[in-house]
Amino acid sequence: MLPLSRGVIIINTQFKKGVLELLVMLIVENEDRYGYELVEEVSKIVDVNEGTIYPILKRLTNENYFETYLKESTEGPPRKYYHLTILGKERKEKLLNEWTKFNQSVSKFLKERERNE
Amino acid sequence: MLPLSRGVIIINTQFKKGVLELLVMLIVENEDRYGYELVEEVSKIVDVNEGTIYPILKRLTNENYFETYLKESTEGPPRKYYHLTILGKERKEKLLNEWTKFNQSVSKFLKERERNE
DNA sequence: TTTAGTACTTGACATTACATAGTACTATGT
DNA sequence: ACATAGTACTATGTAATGTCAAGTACTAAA
Repeated sequence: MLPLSRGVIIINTQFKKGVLELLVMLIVENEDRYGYELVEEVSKIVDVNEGTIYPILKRLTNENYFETYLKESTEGPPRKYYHLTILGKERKEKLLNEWTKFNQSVSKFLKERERNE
Repeated sequence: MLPLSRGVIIINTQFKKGVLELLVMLIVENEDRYGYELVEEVSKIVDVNEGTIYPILKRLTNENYFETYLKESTEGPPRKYYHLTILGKERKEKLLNEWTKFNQSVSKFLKERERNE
């Protein structure tokens, strides 16, 4: 079990839905990553469980957004690396756009509401 | 069925999880509202379904975050108005804080990522 | 009288995060 | 040699919540 990163927020599970998938793809986009590493990276942003990230990786691989390959490690069992496919990049782009729009829309409402207080 | 508001974004269902509940409570906070009205109001912010809002209202009422009363209408069947309780206000405050933190955390990551492109 | 708009309800379904447990390998300290 | 901690992946059952679809029912206008 990974220890909880300090300063990381524990929030409503529901808020994470869909966003974790996007975060994982954005992290893998820059360079290939293995699962355990991804759990650590995402944990720096949002409090998250191992048992949450691995299923996401499996799902995105099944849907051909990721390709995988194994590499031996000196620090434990072999690591499964994830690589973002062309299809994955499209998916990432789409999700990022949708998240941005959604977020802007909600933020705009929150700001207008603040003004009326 | 309500027609879709113009300019409203259709996004990943998952992004909405939890946020709709917060939006509903924020709208009701200012003044009591009835269900159909809430569907219209939330629809201005995010594309949403009647069958999504009504169950939220029912759930929040069961959990004592809302109190309800009926009022006749000249434009159709009686309207069920929702009023935010003290408990509801606490819940709202908590959710708003969590959403804000979560959002800041994700936004920060997105901005840092942008800088490294 | 038919249609559109208003207003609420409900049940089956899909998606996704979490908890928990299990497998298995390496490195370190005793 | 053995226990322990850290690394790394897999599988399974559960909970929460949004969507779809269908249904009920009232009012007003064509």
